Amino acid sequence: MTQDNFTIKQISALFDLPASTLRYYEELGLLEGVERTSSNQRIYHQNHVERLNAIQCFKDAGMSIQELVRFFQYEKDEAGSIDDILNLLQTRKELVETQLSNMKKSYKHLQKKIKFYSAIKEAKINNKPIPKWDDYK
Amino acid sequence: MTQDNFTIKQISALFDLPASTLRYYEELGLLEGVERTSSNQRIYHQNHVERLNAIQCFKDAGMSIQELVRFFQYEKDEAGSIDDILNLLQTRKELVETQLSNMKKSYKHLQKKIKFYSAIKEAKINNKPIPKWDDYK
DNA sequence: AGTTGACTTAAAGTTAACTTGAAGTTATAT
DNA sequence: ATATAACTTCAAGTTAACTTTAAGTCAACT
Repeated sequence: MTQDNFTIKQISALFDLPASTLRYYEELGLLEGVERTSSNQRIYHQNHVERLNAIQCFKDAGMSIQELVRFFQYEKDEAGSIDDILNLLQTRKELVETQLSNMKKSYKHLQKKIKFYSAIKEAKINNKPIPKWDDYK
Repeated sequence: MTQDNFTIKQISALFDLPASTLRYYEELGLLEGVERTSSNQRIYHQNHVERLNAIQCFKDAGMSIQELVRFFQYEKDEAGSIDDILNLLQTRKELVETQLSNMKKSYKHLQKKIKFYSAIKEAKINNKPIPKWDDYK
């Protein structure tokens, strides 16, 4: 029997999110069916952990909170909206593809800049001629 | 002789940024030495184009405007701050590495979700049993 | 029994990154 | 010459995503 109820503090630690954010997500409808103890404190379950993992993932993919709300609503209306879901996912997938390629480009840019400034540093130390950025582009 | 002066409109089109954003960047110090025509309109040069390319790149790498301002200031103070620059770049490089790996993870998540919902769609059309998400995780 | 600390709500506040508006000047088209 | 379009400044407004505050309840320790 794996543990299946968590306090807000545990969830907060687990996802490195302030408790206020968890309440905020709940208020927006991203976390549903959060139960309470007899003294009104929140109890989270495994399904919330999974939901939060999904949220992290989608956020990393650049989804806005609005979009997330929409997505989980679609998922609940198991009914018709599969095309809506697929549409949203497909669009997001394409966005992530461009983001990935942009980010790889900037990663290379960073690497070049680092090499360039390391070379400058070297040159200064050894009193050698200062390199030119144009040679690193 | 390659063209080397651009109106705000041209730059705006080139980078798909509203003119207001270009003025804003200038106000923040991201774009320096923007000259004016006799009638006070901005003239941009090749160096601004390059700067904006760098800005795009760094922004894709997740740098905030504040950080960009700081970076370009360091770059100007050719003097001592090479360690500061390298530090900033190195930190950013590491951040980009985790972002990249997170984003790749979410990309896979998206792909799985798409497969899953495509399968549901298929199943509905052909009146077959509805697949379970657990089989796709 | 009293204090400390973790929780609760609801509302107001914050921050980043723009964006818009108002009011004025200059440039272009008819 | 006159309308309209493109620029200018400066200040105020917007949006997303939280975050903080105030005021209260409840549980746990000493």
